[in-house]
Amino acid sequence: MADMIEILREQENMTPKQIEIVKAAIELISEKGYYNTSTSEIARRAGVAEGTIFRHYRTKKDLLVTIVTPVITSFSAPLFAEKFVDQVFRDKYAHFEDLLNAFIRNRFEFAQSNIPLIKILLQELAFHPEIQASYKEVFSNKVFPAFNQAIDFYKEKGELRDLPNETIIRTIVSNILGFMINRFIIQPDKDWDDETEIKQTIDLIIRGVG
Amino acid sequence: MADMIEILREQENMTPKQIEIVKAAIELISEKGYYNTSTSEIARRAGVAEGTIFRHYRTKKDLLVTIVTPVITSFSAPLFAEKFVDQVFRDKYAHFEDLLNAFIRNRFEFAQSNIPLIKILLQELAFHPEIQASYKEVFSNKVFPAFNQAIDFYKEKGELRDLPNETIIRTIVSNILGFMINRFIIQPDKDWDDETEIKQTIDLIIRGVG
Amino acid sequence: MADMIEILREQENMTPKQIEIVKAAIELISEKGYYNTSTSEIARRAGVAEGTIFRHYRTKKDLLVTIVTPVITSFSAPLFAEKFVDQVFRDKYAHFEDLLNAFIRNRFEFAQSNIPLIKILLQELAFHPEIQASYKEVFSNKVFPAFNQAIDFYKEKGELRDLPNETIIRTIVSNILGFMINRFIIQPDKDWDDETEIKQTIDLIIRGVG
Amino acid sequence: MADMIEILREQENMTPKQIEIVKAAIELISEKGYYNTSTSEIARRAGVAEGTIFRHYRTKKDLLVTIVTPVITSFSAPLFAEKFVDQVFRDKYAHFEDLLNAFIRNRFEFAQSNIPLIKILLQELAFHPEIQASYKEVFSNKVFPAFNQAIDFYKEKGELRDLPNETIIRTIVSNILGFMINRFIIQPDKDWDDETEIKQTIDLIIRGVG
DNA sequence: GATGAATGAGCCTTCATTCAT
DNA sequence: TATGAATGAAGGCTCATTCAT
Repeated sequence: MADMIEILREQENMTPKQIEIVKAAIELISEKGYYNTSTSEIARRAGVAEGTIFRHYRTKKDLLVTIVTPVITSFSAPLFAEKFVDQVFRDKYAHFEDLLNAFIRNRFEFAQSNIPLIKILLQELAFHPEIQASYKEVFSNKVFPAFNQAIDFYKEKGELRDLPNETIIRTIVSNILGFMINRFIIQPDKDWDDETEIKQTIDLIIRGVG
Repeated sequence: MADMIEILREQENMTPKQIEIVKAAIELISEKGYYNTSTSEIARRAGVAEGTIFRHYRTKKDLLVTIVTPVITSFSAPLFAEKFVDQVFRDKYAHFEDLLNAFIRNRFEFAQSNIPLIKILLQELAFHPEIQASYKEVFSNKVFPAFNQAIDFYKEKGELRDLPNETIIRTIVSNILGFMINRFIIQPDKDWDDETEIKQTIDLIIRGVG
Repeated sequence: MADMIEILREQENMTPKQIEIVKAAIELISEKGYYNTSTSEIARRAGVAEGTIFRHYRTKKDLLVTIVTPVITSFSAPLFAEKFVDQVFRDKYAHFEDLLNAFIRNRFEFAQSNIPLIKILLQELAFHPEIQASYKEVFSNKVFPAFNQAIDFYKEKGELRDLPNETIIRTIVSNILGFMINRFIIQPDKDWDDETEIKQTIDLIIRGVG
Repeated sequence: MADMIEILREQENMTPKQIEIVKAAIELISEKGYYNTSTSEIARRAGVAEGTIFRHYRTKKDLLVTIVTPVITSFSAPLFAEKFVDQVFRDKYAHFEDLLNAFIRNRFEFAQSNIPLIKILLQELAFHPEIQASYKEVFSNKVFPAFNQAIDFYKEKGELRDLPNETIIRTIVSNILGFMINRFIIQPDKDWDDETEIKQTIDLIIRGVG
C-alpha cells in the first residue's frame, strides 16, 4: 500500500522542505490536534524556519486542508476507480461477501499505513467546514453512487436483503469504522488477532444485511 | 427524559447565572468546538461579565469538564442502575432482543434531548486527557462489567452466539452510535422514520450477534 | 512593649472584624508583599466577607496606609515624646552612651514585637508615595529635630565629635538598622546572642562618632 | 566604570531591540517597581510590540531576573577577582584602610553609574525568591569568603579589633549602604560633597572596627 | 453593619502571519 | 527561495471594587 506522503509528493510535486513540513504537521496534529499544534512547533520539528511554512501554505488552515483532502479521496479510493463497478458487474466478485472481503482488507491496510492521517481526518472533520465540504462532495458524488450500484447489483442477485441502501451502507461503514477505530485509535496496543477480527467483522455485516 | 441541564442544576445547585453560562457554553462549544469558542463569547451569550465565568469555574477547561463529565455518566446511565443487571436476571427482559430494544429506545431519547452535549463529548474526547480519563473509568468500571454480565447471561440462554464479549459489545455500540451520529449529527434535517430505523438497527444487531 | 495592634485598636476604635482584617493583612502583606496579597485572601484569612474590607477601608491602598502610618510614628516614638529632649537635658542620660543604650534597647524590643509591621514598612516604602510622604513628614518634623537637639547637647558636652549632625544620625541609624535587618529579617533563625550584639552595636557607634 | 547595559550587551549578545527593551524595563521598574510596570508599558517605551518582549524573555519575571542577576554579581565584583585576595596578601594594600578606601571608591562609582539597577535590586530582593537565591549564592560563595580572608589577614596584622568577622562585615556594609542609599536614593538632589562624605564613611568604619 | 455575587478593566502571554534581509 | 525577528490581535485569567439583599 503506497504511503499517503508518497502520493502527496507525486501529486503535488513537493520540495524536500515541503515534505518535512507535511510530515511534521501530520505527526504533531495527529498527536495533539490542530489547535494544540503551533506553526512554530511544526517548523521546529520539520527543521525549517517558521516563515518557510507560509511560503508554501498561505495559512495554517491551508496546510491542514492540503494534508486532509487527499485522505478523504484515498480512503474511498477503491470506490472511485472506474473499474470498481466494472469489476462488480464483470463478476470479479462472484458474491457480495467477496467484495466486502476485498474491500475491508484493502481499507484495513490503507488505514494501517496511514493511522495519523486518519486520526486527523476523524478528529478535525467536526471543526472545519472546508473539510466537511470536501468530504460531502466525495461522498455524494463518488462513494454513495458506487456503493449504490454495487448494492443494487447484489440485491438483484438475491444476496442482500431488501433494506434501504442507506441503511446497508451505514451498517457496513459503522461496523468497519467501529472495528478500525478500536483497533488503531482506542486500543492500538492491545494484542489483536487481525485475521480473526476481520473475518468476524465481515461475518457480522453479512449476517445483518445478507 | 430529563434534560441534562436539569440534572446539572439539581446536582450542582447552580445559580441562575451559572445556568446561563453553562447553557451558552454548551451551545457555542457544540457548534464551533472548544478551541473556537472564547470565554468572552460565552459570557456575551450568557449575558454575564467574563469574570463571572471564572468565579464559578477556575479555568475554561474546568467549565468544559464540568459540562462533559456528567454526560459520560448519564449516557451510560441505564447500565449503572443496580437494578439493570437485576432486571436482566429477574427475567424482566425475557430475551436479549427485549433488553436491546429497551436500551436503544432509552438511549435514543436521551440523545435526542441532549444532542449538543453528546456532540461536545464526541468532539472533544480526542483532545482532553481529563475527559478521556473520566470516560475510561466509567467504561471499565461500570459499562463493561454490566454489559459483560448481561451478555454472559444471554449466551447461556443460547440467545447470543459464542463471540468474544468485546466483539459483541463493539457491534452493539458501533451500530447504535453509527445510527445516532447519522440521525442527530450528520443528517439531522433529513426526514427520518425513527420507529423503522430503530427496529432495523435492533434487527441488524440481533442478526449479527444473536 | 505594647503591641502595635493594641495601639491601633485604641487609637482607631476598631471593631472586632476590623481587627481581624488588619491582623490578616499584616500577616499576609509582610510575608508576600502588598502586590502579591489579594483582598480576597485577606478576607478569607480574617474570616470576613470581601465586601467587609471595603466597608472599613475605601481602597486596598487605604488599608495599607492605615496599617503602616502608625508604624512610622511608633518606630520613632521615643523621639516624639516631649519628655525625650527634656530627659536629655535634665541629665536623665548623663552620657550619650546612656541615651544610645536606652534608645537601642527600646527600639530593639519594639522591633521584636512588631517584625511583620516593620517588614511591611521597609518593603513598601519604596512603592507608595503616600507612605513616603508620611515618613518624610515624621522624620523632618519630629525625628530629625529631636535627634538634632540631643546631638548638639552632647557635642557641647564634648561627647560627640564635630561631625555634621546628619552624618552622625546616618551612622546611628545605619548601624542600628543594619543590625536589626540582619537580626529579624535576613537571618531570623540564626542563634543570636542579642545582649552581646547590642553592646557591640553601641560600641561601634560610639567609637565612630564619640 | 563600564555601564551595566554595556556589560549586558556584550555578555548576552543582545539585539538593538532587546537593548531598548532592557533599558525601558530598567527605567520603568526602578521608578515604579515591578508590579506597577506592565509589559505593555515597557513595550511602548521601548518602541517595540508587546510580543517582541516575549520573543526574548519567556516571562515578565524572566526579564526581571535577566536584568537583576548580573547586578548581584557586578555589585560584588571586586571581591570576585582572583587577584583581590592576592592583592591583599601581596601588600598591594598595606593597611586595611587602603583596602577599604579602594573598595568604597570603586563601589561608589559603580553605584553612581547604575543607580536604577541598584534600586531595582534593593526593592525587588524582598519579593522574588529567584533573586534571593541568586543573591545568597553569590554572597555565601564569593563575597563572604573573600571578605573573610581579608579580615583575618588584617586582624593578624593587628589592624582590626577582635570582633566576629560577621560583625565587622555588617558594620562595613551597613555604613557603606547607609551612605549610598541616602546619597543616591533618598536624597539624590541634595548638594553632596562626595569626597568628604566618603572620607568620613571610611573614618567612621575604621574607628569602629580598626 | 455585613455579605458575597457580579463586574470589567487590565494584565501577561500565545501565535499565525508578515517582511526585510 | 529561505530565514527568523517582529508584529499585534486575541485569548484566558485576576482582582479591586460595587451593590442589592
